[in-house]
Amino acid sequence: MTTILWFRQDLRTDDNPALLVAAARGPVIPVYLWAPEDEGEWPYGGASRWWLHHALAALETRLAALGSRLVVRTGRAVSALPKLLKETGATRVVAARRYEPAAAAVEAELAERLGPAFERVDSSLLHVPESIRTGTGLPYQVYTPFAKNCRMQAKPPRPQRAPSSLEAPPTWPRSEPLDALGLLPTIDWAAGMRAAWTPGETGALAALRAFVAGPVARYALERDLPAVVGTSRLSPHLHFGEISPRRAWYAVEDALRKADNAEFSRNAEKYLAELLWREFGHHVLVHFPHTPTSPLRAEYAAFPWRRDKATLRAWQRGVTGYPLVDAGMRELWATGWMHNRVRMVVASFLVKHLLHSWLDGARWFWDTLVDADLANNTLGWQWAGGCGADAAPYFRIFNPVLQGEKFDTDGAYVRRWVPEIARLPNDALNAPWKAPSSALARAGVTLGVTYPQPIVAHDEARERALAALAEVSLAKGARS
DNA sequence: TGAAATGTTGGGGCG
DNA sequence: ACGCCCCAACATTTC
Repeated sequence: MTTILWFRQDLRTDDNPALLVAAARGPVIPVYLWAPEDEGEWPYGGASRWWLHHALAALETRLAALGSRLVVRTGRAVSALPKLLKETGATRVVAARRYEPAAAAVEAELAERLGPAFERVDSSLLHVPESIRTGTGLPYQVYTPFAKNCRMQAKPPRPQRAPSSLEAPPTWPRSEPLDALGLLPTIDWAAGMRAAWTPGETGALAALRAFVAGPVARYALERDLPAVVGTSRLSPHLHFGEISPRRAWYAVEDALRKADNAEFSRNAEKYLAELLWREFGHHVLVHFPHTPTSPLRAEYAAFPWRRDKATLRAWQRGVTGYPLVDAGMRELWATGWMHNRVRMVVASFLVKHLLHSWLDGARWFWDTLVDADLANNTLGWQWAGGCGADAAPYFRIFNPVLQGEKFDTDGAYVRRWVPEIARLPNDALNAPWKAPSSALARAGVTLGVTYPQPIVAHDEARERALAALAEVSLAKGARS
């Protein structure tokens, strides 16, 4: 009995339950459908498309090693999959479930159309989002009790290895060449991404091994240092399902057990908690599917965010005059990724210093991040905007100068991404406008010429944000 | 997974 | 020796 294995955001052979289900039944036809129309308001951005191209190429290679292929088609799932079933005589479609509203709607339509011939498995999260509930049966809106609940659940199943081979169908359906999808940029801006990343499950497993062998032992401290490779850097791999969260979870938990050391445990637990933030993001998205475009806290819906193009563009291009902010935005532009500590700083800056909507930030990240993920991106931006689940309170305003001094003490991160001020001494690096003119001259910096003056003064911007955002809380208080 | 303002404490300089 | 002041260091409160 031939089965169509519909790859979605599970572009791997390792620990892939949908693949195992399909393989257990007989011949398997692995399929990827390129259908931007199926993504609703959030079709893949440029950086994601670049990654996807290479992820699919890597998947083709992996499947070839199993004696199989990847059939690539363009077209919406509701028409393409029934057509493929007819064409191949396959009797079933198996797929790993996705949790974005548009993707879930597509699956619901398919379930109606194909009935029991369409089978979904949950394999991209540690826990099924619907299975985590508060005592009163409601979804969580705060991380800590959510994470506690997750830890009390039965442990997720251990990861399963890929089969050594897949049975091929009697005849292969037509496949489009990967290049025909047009995922790669027409002008090559991806050099920085190629240098920074190895898309595909081999690259994902290598990244996990490297993380568990080194940085995880110092994670609590070093995950906050943007100049240090102190994080797992698994986010794009997890987003595209090149590695399963269970593989990552158990690699770290097993290392923790084996080390049998309180200090190692403390660090490793911090990482497990981060994996649960990913779970939390998906939980919130499933239960509050309007949040990608609307604030979870409704009192923020009417906030008069600023709309001027100039300051938004300065933020996007990394020319705000605040070195840590500019470094982050340029790292994002060059590599498709930004260190998480710096994501918080640039997000706070956009929303609070510049008073631009968190949604403007979310859209920019969507287009530029290789790990753009609707659940995580929405949670992160609503956190920064103060309008989401377990969000930062309105008065929490990051000072980009202090954040730089605290987390990039030796200036290595800022110097790497903002080379025009690299020769400034450490004590001037995060606030060039305060440096004596002699120091600026020695470093070859002319403010307003070689590096911008700050586009807003921190103190004034802070007061402005506090005054404006305090009204939101007042409005809420008055209503309740 | 803040920062700034305000309050408290205690050591040391000094008359 | 003592009281007074200054201020750094730390704690608490406020935004």
